[in-house]
Amino acid sequence: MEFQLQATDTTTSARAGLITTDHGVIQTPIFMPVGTLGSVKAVHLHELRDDVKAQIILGNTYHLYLRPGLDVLREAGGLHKFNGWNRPILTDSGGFQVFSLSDNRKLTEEGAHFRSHIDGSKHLFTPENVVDIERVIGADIMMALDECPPGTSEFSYAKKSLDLTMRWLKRGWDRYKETEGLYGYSQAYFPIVQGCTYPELRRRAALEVAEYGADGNAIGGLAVGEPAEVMYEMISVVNEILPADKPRYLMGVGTPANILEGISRGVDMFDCVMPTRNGRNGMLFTSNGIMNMRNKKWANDFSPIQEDGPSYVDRQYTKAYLRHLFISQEILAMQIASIHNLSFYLWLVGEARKHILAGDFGSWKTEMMERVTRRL
RNA sequence: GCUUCAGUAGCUCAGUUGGUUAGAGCACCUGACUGUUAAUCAGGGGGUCGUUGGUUCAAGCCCAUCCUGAAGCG
Repeated sequence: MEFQLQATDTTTSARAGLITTDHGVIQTPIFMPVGTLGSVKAVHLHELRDDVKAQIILGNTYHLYLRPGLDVLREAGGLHKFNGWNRPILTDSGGFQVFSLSDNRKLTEEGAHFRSHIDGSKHLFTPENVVDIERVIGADIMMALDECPPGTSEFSYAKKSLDLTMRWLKRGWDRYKETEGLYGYSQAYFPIVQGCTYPELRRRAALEVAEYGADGNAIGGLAVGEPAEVMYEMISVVNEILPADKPRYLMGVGTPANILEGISRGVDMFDCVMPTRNGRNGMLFTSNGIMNMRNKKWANDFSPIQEDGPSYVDRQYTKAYLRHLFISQEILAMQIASIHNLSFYLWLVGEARKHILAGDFGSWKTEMMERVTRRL
């Protein structure tokens, strides 16, 4: 994997670049749709490719390991072959699931002991076997196993947690270096900066992470309960240290406004369930603001979802019709909303990229921030 | 005409030996959702308990009356 930095904005820290993988080139800044179980919920491959214009999608180690399991994935020839997506894939390590499924987990030096949410069976994720699993899945970008502590964690716990994540990183990195991909293409391995909301921990983590010289670096443990301003500060602190010639990935973020703020602070990659999950629940993000499509005010609004929107669904379907589909619990409602939201997210980062390259990102971002945070 | 049964939220229905401010599901309205256990979750509005009268400290519940509907018998 290679990263080419093409431009840095003059008034902000925003960057434009190209990530080259064996499954194709990714233009940054980029948003990556989440496909936990190997599918972006409610969106067909051709829609993802031709309408949403996704360049890379996510899969999740935890979920894919439990279902369909490694035997099936190995026999399929990896996730690309299994689900038919022949562009880049990134796999999250399961670190976030260890956090979010906290009822059934136990962390030790060795790794994360947990019970399957499907059948209650016992499992152990170690930094090493997660690399092995991600090799079987065949992601172009593999994430290190980390601990993602709550945003409200005390300093003492945050430090202890970070120390563990850093020791796990060393072990995961060593396994990564002594193994290679199963399917003939290369796989990158991204370390993750933790440290909760404590600048000194974040700085230390960023310095340690930078030492590895990985193909890219991630910022985790944000947007987990802390105020947005605190998240932005942490991003700034970390990005001052992470190498400029490698892509930076802000994990799990976020709203359109979060993404614009992240880009302006030097983040290159984002992922979030919000456009798909909130879309399935009736929320639409547009360049004119946020709409709850179940609201009565759309019942007689026969204007297009978004007249100047980037996707054909924006012009093809009216607000009144989409509301009707949601109220009637028609599957099509979730499909339309998911395609729209993902198209908008990809449009947003694409526009950001254009304006970074054109040199007027700062003023464009100020205007967009006002627009995307409106409630319609 | 007679007998029996039924009538409680927009709909379908709970409602104890009579005892606080009559509930549920669905529907309706609104909100939440950030490396997906989520087509999920939470909140809100909405009632002359068919009518009128009676018994009682107290009636959705007991008694009478009328209205409406269903079934059965003539």
